[in-house]
Amino acid sequence: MKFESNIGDYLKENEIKPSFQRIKVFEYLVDKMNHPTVDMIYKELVNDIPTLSKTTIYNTLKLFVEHKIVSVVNIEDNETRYDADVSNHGHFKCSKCGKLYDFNYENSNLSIKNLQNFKIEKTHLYLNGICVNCMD
Amino acid sequence: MKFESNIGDYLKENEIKPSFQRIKVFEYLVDKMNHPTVDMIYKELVNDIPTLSKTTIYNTLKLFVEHKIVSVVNIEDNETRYDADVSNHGHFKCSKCGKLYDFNYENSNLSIKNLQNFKIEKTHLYLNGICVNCMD
DNA sequence: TTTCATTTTTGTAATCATTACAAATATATA
DNA sequence: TATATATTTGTAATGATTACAAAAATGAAA
Repeated sequence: MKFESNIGDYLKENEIKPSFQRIKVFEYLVDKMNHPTVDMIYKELVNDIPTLSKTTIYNTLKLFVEHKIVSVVNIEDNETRYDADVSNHGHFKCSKCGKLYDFNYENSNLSIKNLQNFKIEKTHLYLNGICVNCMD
Repeated sequence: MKFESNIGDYLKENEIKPSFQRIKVFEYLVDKMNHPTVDMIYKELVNDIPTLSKTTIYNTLKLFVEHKIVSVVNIEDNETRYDADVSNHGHFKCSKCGKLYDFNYENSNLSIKNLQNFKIEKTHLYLNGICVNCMD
């Protein structure tokens, strides 16, 4: 956990003023590593910050995404999830237990056929199936 | 367009009773090839079928997806899109013109590192960027 | 064809995630 | 301290989707 000691500084480096709420939200993402929904973050943090508003979570995550220190995970239709790991990696969702797994893959091996001269800025690779723990 | 002449038969082959509405929805998907939203389909078809309900579009698409003759495209957070092409292919969305492009890629050489013994059932590859027509 | 059961469609209301917006609070600066 | 700016909060609005029950269509049996 490279951020653990100084999330405030990390936010500053990325031109985000480190308010108490912002630090808490980022801390949650880094500590849990669970690709949470807005609701999961809110339910947890409202224990620490009784006046917390869900709008703040939305605002904060929007800001983090704009500053590219958080990425959006849209593996399911209905729920947007968030990830403090912005390096190139994919997501696997187990249809039995519902758990989300990270995995690494080589972008260069995708060998995309028919997008000559397109400028690719973002890549999202989502897999669904059965995870090793749910296999009988 | 391999379905053009007999969408009814194609639905039957896939154990779906070919009602008028179902045929029209599938016809739309095949003819347009535009990865439409529910709203796009509804707005077009309500011209032919004045009594059409948006719930019918939702029901019909859900049925098509369950019977695997239509796939879901979730490249944008807010809008679910649908595709009558269920073969393995990816989707590119241009952030300038908003157009969706299909592309082919090789699933086999993804060389995924850390999902040993996972059963992969679905793959979604989404790219964002600038399409060739929007490049200056 | 008529009757009855089943399937499909329709319309309305409910749900749920997200956004808009303005007031309240906190922070930074002069 | 006074003032401007940024952030947070709470409520209301939006918009996609789902739930649900009534209406309509379809199919089978008599």
